[in-house]
Amino acid sequence: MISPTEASQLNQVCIADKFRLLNRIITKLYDEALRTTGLTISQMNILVVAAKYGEASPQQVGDWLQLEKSTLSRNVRRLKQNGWLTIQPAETGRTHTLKLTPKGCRVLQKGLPLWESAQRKAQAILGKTGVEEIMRIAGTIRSTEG
Amino acid sequence: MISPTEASQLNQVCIADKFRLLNRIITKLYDEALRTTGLTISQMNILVVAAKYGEASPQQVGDWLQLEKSTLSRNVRRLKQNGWLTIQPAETGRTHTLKLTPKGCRVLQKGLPLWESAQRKAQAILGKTGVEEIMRIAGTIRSTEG
DNA sequence: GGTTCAGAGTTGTATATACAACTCATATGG
DNA sequence: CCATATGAGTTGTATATACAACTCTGAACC
Repeated sequence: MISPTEASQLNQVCIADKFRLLNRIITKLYDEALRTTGLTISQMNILVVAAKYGEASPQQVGDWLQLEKSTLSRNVRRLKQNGWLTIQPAETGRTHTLKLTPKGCRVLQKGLPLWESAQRKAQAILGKTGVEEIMRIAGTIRSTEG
Repeated sequence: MISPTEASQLNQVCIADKFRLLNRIITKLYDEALRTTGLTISQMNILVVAAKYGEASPQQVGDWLQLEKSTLSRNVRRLKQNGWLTIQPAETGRTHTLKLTPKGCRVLQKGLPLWESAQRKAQAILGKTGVEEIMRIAGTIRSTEG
């Protein structure tokens, strides 16, 4: 049997529980800030990665974000429907090419100050050491592959 | 215009991007470990919170997990469909009562060692300081309300 | 050069999540 | 007591996510 006490202890130490809690809170922070643009933070991140690469394949973006290819496929579809990026079969090979449109660039610019305000709030929640740890841990993930 | 360099810098410092990346990785870790039980880590956390309270209202559970009430409503529906908990109108008031079933208790017990193995892997990814920071930050969230 | 194989992307299906609108029982106020 | 207002939970709709199965094109091999 699992007693209330045991359950409480389990709940106290579960890393996934804490991470998912904070993820909900932080995601909502950014999504609320961006609402007037029609962007979500998930979509903004994809657009920013696309802008970073200039011309990116879905695979490159998916590798960087560690997003399952089917997830990315549908996220890209929505971005395309909004006219924020284009997807074309690449000149060569089996891959495709994502490119930010001017409209996508404009929505990113509109989102920037709103992102900044959410980022400040997130920093306030996590604290200096919290932000440092998150950056450090994410760095270990992204340096061991991409 | 947003240049590739600017986009890269934005991507480097975005807290939501890092948090969501790590959330995907950690959630997958636990979900994979639990797969043979039919539980997800999200579902396990709800069952554990229900077990902690003994008899909980959806509102209590939602407050603790900071889950939107409609989200919790549907998660509870799935848990109920699996026979892991019951939901009944409370004796008094407008609220309802969630209660773990024996079957729910058994699935939790089956999940425990699998959870432990995922928890160890998560600790390895986050490191000692990472785990401490996540626990500290989550503590500030949950102490300022519930 | 034709056959086979691999792999990039899509589609089917399911869970997790949130916002908005709704229901309807119960508090509350007169 | 009745009318009204509140609020707990549900339903409608949309995005985000993943796994499995599929497609179909280009690469690899003989």
